[in-house]
Amino acid sequence: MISLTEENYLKALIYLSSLAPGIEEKKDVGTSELASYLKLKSSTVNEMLKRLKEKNLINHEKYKKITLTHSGERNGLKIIRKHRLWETFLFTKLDFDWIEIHEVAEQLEHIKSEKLVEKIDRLLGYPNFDPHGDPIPDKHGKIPQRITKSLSAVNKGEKCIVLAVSDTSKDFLNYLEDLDISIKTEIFVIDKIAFDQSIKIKIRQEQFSLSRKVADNLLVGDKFN
Amino acid sequence: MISLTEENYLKALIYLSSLAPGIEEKKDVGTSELASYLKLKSSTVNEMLKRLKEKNLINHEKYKKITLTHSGERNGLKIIRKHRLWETFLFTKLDFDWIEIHEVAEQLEHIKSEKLVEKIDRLLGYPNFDPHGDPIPDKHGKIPQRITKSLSAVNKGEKCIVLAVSDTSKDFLNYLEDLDISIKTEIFVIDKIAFDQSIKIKIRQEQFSLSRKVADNLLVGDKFN
DNA sequence: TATAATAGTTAGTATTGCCTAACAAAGTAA
DNA sequence: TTACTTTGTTAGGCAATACTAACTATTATA
Ligand SMILES: [Mn+2]
Ligand SMILES: [Mn+2]
Ligand SMILES: [Mn+2]
Ligand SMILES: [Mn+2]
Repeated sequence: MISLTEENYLKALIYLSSLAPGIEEKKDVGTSELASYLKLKSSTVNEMLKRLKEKNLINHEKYKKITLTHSGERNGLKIIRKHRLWETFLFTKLDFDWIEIHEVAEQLEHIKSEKLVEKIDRLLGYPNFDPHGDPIPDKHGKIPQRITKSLSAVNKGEKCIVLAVSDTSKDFLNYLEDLDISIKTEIFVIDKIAFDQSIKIKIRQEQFSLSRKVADNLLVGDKFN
Repeated sequence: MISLTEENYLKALIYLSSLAPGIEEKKDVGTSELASYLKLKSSTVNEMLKRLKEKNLINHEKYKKITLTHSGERNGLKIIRKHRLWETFLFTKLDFDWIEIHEVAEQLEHIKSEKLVEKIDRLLGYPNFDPHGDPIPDKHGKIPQRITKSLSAVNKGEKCIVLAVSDTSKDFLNYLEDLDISIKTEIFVIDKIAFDQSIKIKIRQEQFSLSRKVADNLLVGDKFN
């Protein structure tokens, strides 16, 4: 049995080694890095590493980097799958805000019931991405291809649909909420300003302009699926 | 903050003091009684009682009985409300079996989010009873009147609808599953046998007979609401 | 390469929640 | 009322998870 705390360590290890923004290929993780991400002291993490190794969830030699074993990876992906399915459920079935879902999913991801996960998955129509556009691993741990095209890459005169965000900070999500931009929002690119790389767009007949930073963090595609 | 464990103690105290079968008016609870219900040692319970008292959730004097404070009762009822709402959700929205829902709800009842509870409540149409027929406390802690009429009290020639069960043991629920009897099942009483107090019934054109014990544990009404 | 900075480990402590063993109080019955 | 039984409490321990302080290994830098 993997405890709630252990599950969070596994999830963090997957995040830091392969999911965190800017990571191309798998990267090994250190004790302090993990500690700082989990907002714990490295001594605490060090102790947990021993337990996780004992349980065959990680590989770790004294003073060396941490890697997940197959079992650790599988189990971690299960939690990520649950987290993202619950976020999707909260967003699409219960009308939670984009901003609120993460915190509740952080709790729901630890509910132990294979059947529940599968039923929620089915209820949602086996979605590939969560409301932030993050890919939902399937029950075998396979992860759909992440969306990589940002709004900055869309040409003048073209339209696209918001599929994901690459920044999920409250600040950013709140700003998007203000702009009334969400998943599935259709954006038409009116103009691209060379001077400051901002872009002029139209959403639902309304025109306004977005900074380069915002455009970079909006991931888009041709259609929603 | 009330821990998961503390929440389970509060729920158990409410159950033993007022909800357990056969309890007419509120009854005080003892340490060993609570321990045996929770399958813990009384020394363990004794320690927790100190913590609960410290947190103003129970009243307890050395060697005396335990009673819940107002706060303890309110918090306990909140957990019971969540438990029963989740059971209803699992049963009606996800097609879980009557038998499976309790175990999963035992986990879900501890999810901390007022908003989630209210959204689930709304999604379900503010139900008054869970799938076992147990009353769901409203958000203020008010408990709907429990159903008390059993199938044994239905007269020959009358029909009724199953609203609840007074025994929620796996044995009983499994047996009902076999008989294809569930919440909302319509039962017509063909005859009542004086000899062994069994009753002859008709369900969906099929006739069979039920023992007095089964009939006693099926709670019925005229209509579902 | 020597030294300073960073990263990782160990030792010792706390809290929660659980246990066993020993004991004390309360309740029951001879 | 005394003795037995049941109930409740204390003391002492243990595992999981976290902390601080002190120490060691590795890495970076002068
Ligand atoms: Mn999230
Ligand atoms: Mn979590
Ligand atoms: Mn239940
Ligand atoms: Mn519970």
